[in-house]
Amino acid sequence: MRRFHVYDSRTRETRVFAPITPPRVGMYVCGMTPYSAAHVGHARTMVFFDVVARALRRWGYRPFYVQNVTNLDDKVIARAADSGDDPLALADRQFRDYLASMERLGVRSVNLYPYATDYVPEILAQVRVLIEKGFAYRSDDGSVYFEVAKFPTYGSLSGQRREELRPGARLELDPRKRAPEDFVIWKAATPGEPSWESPWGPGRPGWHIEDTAMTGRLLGDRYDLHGGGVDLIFPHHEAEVALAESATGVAPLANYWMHGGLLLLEGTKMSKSLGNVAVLDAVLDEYGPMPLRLYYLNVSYRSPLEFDPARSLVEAREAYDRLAQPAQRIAELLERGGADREGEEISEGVEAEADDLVERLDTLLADDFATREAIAALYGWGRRVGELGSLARYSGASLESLYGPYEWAEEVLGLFVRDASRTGGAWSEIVPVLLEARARARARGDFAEADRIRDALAARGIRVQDGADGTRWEFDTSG
RNA sequence: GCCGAGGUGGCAGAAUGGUUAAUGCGACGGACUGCAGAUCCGUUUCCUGGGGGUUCGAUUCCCUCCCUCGGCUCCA
Repeated sequence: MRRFHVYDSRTRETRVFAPITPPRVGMYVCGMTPYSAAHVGHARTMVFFDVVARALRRWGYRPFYVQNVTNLDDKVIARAADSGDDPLALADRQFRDYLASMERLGVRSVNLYPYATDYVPEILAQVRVLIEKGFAYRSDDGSVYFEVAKFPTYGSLSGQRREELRPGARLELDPRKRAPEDFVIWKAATPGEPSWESPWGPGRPGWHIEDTAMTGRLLGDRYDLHGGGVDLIFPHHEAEVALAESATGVAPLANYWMHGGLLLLEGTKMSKSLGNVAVLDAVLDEYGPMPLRLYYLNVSYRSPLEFDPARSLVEAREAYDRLAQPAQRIAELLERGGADREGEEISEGVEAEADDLVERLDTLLADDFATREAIAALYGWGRRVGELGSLARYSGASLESLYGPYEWAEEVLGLFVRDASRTGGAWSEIVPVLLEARARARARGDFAEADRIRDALAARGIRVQDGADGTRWEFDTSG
């Protein structure tokens, strides 16, 4: 297991990562509430934690990555009421769309996506314990609240002091609470809305307790890593700490807390409630997944990132093409000739450089997931490969060495995952035949014929490019 | 008001108590090409919010001020 460091937002310092029971790593990230389409802000967080899980696996850990699905809350209910839908069916549908988007993005590292409503027994059990221990109280209408004053270390995660909070800064005060900072853990049922029976009357779970009930069941009283966007630190994560630690008596709930910076649009947080949203699927349709991943990972994960719909991904696409170019050239040669292809060997010096670079990439990432630096190093490798000139003369073994750093990028960053749709399908049989005919035409100087073939392919969305290593083709995805 | 994260070139954004402050985008020049495109190579010496302090040396460490964003019980 490789040693690495993470910035822990609870202690506000960079710490060596030590799992409770290595090599297992219990990892929990707050997912989105599926009441409408995911936006590129959500995706930033998900791509980042995807890289964390990928890196852990590469480094010999065995992460168990849980991402919760808050499939029932006020917003889901409100949205369902608008469309005359069943709330749980709506959430289920939205969640499936979200999963499909994650699949497109290459986010496949999550082991389990539990639905909150599948954990109602655990939630009820936790509510009961909290009441028994005197941390929670029932109001007259049948709701149950957590009494923050009973938990002395409340605020330790976010650095907030109870007396400095500004109650009602954004939301209406709730008269059923003993104190404004108390929060609901069981909501009394509203007629017509989904509800469950409980000792305190029919109702449904409050938001914060869903997570602690799920993590208690799935990851234990104490686990390794909790992640999410910085906007969740307070109150949500603070509430999780209060609930879990007072219910179990075990602290800390999570040994490391990682919070990703937000994506900003026109200087403010991208959020569905504000309506300033770039929908993930639309962006994926226009630019494809790789430029988006590169765009996210090109920044330190904790910094705010400004999203400019007109520019950010246009730039990222250029940058991605430049990064991927050497990798594509090598991969295509290997595909054609296989690993056994004959040819010149690269010098031992270059081979050693490739190996050293892979080691360095791991080292860079082990410093609080410095993806930006790793990417900068990959650009450097692209220049190195470029200096070698035409790659067609090298052996399969040499090409595989040159590909090493890119293989790392595929595995850990999820970049350059070769996309069969770019050169696949029935066209992969036909195009090479046509290009061979075109090559013959060019060789005999019949450029009119050569251009006719190229134009005909272009008319079908296939871009043909002549280069030092021969002629390449791919579907034109530039829109 | 309180808590937290940020402020670096034309733009996006790294890093370090010390020679030319990474990388990318853009721009400019060149190579390659039948042409086109893509790619590659080179150049882009004038960039670290303001003010103090520590130091031989500060973008980095300390103090202070200013600005931006997030949170203060809906939020990735």
